[in-house]
Amino acid sequence: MTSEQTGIAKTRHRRGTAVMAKGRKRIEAILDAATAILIEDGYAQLSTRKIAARAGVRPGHLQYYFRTKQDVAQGLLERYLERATDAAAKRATATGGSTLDAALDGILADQRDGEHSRFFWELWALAAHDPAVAAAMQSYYRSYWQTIVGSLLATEPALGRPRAERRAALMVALLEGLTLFRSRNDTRDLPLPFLERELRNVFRMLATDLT
Amino acid sequence: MTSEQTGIAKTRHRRGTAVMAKGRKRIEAILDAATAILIEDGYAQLSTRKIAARAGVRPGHLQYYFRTKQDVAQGLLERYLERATDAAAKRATATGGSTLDAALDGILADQRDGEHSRFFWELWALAAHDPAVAAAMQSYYRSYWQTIVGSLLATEPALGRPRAERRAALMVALLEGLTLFRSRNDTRDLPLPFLERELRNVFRMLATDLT
DNA sequence: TGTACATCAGTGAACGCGCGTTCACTGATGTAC
DNA sequence: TGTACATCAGTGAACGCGCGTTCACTGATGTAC
Repeated sequence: MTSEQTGIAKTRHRRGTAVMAKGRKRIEAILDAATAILIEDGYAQLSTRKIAARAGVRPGHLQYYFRTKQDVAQGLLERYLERATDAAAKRATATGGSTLDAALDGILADQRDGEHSRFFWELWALAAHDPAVAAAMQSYYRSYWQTIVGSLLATEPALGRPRAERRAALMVALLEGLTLFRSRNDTRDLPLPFLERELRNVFRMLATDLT
Repeated sequence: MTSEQTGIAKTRHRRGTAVMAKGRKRIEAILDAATAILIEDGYAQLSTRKIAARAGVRPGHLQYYFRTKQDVAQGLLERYLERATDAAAKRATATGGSTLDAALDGILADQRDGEHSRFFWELWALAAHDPAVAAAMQSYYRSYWQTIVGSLLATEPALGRPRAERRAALMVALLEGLTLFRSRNDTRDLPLPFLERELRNVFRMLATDLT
């Protein structure tokens, strides 16, 4: 959420940190609640009243922190994507081996938890109808994609940037597409043995010149 | 839709074809309207009253054909997936060259139109929260996937079924993931030149033994 | 330390609205004889 | 062909509900002097 959209933000500079602590906690609690409902029940079930109840706040009080439902949605979207980007960046740097392998490990772990996938499925659907969500998603994927382009060029400069960009796009598509067949906690689709190994083979090929 | 769910169905056997024609047209019109709203505005905006208005029917009359909103949703889902499966089967058989190449052509054409992708993005999100949708999707993708497994084994028997199944799964994932970066009619993500050629290269590799 | 005041945090009732669905009803069409 | 009846198709009003948001208000906390 951009701070300008909360009632709290307009007076932020006048307040000491002690005062702000409570408000910040409330904001986090509200975004936590909204995120949980979005993941568990989907966007169609997301209502300000449910968010308020789950966050331990009265309906009327929600408007004190977020003027409209859309502000809450934007807030949770920005917070989530920001955290996801940060986590990815941390994974990419804090590793000893190949950055691409390390990134892949992290991404596959994310996919396994399920919540992450559910969140993104909601976003894909929302982005089709809401330009603001579409813009946020586009910038998220652009950064995701460019990170992979960087890794590819670092390990195999012979690829050249145009080809590395295409290969990276296919990698992102492959990973996102795979979420559809993983991590359903009820009926696991495609529990194919060695699928992950096959995926790593494909990635190795995509990271190689081959000419 | 399974016919048992419409008011019309209970008496179907008593009616001649002339009588049924009107009812069937209404049902099609209702499903058309609901599908269009789902694609244009998303599931959260889908309401019985909007469906009725778009189909040229009074709100109360909708219940004559579909008892509940859920019946409409199930009806349009089954109709859409059935048509998609039929179209894919037609493509797979009515071709001269490689079945895999022909299927790929058709799939990429579908992705370009946009509506198809939007519909599926909605379904991915819905399937996460609705077991009935999840089941329909699972059977759809299973058939999609098995068709590709068949093509792979036909052109390269050396792969063996387990490996062909893994390769086919990666192909489906890659294709579905690619929809995320194509066919947004406003801001085209990733308009990479030659991306489609690169994709075909990857498919060729995935269809080869390589050992 | 005490008082006056401003701002922050939170409450509870109320609003108008679109929703999904029901229901009693009317008109149109087909069927039996 | 005409009449009686059954079923199909369609209407319009009404219901109770959850929704997003507003508003006047109260209590809590911080700040200035």
